[in-house]
Amino acid sequence: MEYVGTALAEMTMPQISPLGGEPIERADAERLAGVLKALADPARLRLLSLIQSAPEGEACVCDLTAPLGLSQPTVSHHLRILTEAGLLEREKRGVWAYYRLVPTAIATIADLLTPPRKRAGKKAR
Amino acid sequence: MEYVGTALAEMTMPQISPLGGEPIERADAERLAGVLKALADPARLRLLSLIQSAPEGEACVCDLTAPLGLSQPTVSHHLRILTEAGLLEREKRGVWAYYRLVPTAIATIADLLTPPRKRAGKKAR
DNA sequence: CGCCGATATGCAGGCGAGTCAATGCTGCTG
DNA sequence: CAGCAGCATTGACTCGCCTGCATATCGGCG
Repeated sequence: MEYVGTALAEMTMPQISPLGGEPIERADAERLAGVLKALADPARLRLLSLIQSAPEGEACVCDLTAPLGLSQPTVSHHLRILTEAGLLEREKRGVWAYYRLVPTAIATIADLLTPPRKRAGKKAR
Repeated sequence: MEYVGTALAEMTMPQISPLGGEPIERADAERLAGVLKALADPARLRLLSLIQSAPEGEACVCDLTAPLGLSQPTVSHHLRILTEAGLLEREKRGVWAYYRLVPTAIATIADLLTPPRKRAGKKAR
């Protein structure tokens, strides 16, 4: 697998079935797994955490390599994966590339995992 | 790999810092990544979904191989990973092994991903 | 008691993922 | 304009993971 692309966007739009209702389709499972795979890495989790807790909610690569203890190319690589998964957005200002969290991206994933307890009326099993 | 063990249990108890607060530690990131890694697989997501939507909320291996289109050893392997991650529990009745979801396991993960319960105020911006 | 069915485990092959060094690219800056 | 700093990309290496085949284990049945 490679092109996670805007996986989250494609996932959020067509109302991918969450883990709570009927058995999910193979395609939905693969999409959800793709986004989760982007999350399921210690370095990337720390990146998200670092960026989220940064002064303006944003950070550039040069601020992230040191706390992670990883090389700059590796950090760029992880940021790319997170961005393609729809979890981060990139803004280039001058020489620096600032990354920030996509507002509700992670919350969306959390909702997909949580059984439909408050979303009544949709699919009463 | 480095067996996740009862990762979720160890994670739930010591109140692992979720993705919303301060930068998370390396150890926390690895534990959370471990559980997410167990989730980040299409076959395992479908397994969870199938078991959850089964008649009694439980299913044995023989019921799961067909819908997944995977061999029995492979399904057993995935079930093992999910169980060791703390997402499934196994009960052997006679010749069959019945698997069911650990009640609040997935919800716990969702909570760890969602910003701290202090969603009322602002978000340090 | 021996056979059969349901699972679990060992082993191996193939592929994808994480990491770094080297390199290319772009926009400041002197 | 030349040089440099910040990032992205490429290539290569290693390692972990998914999968299936073969086999071991365990419980029930005839």
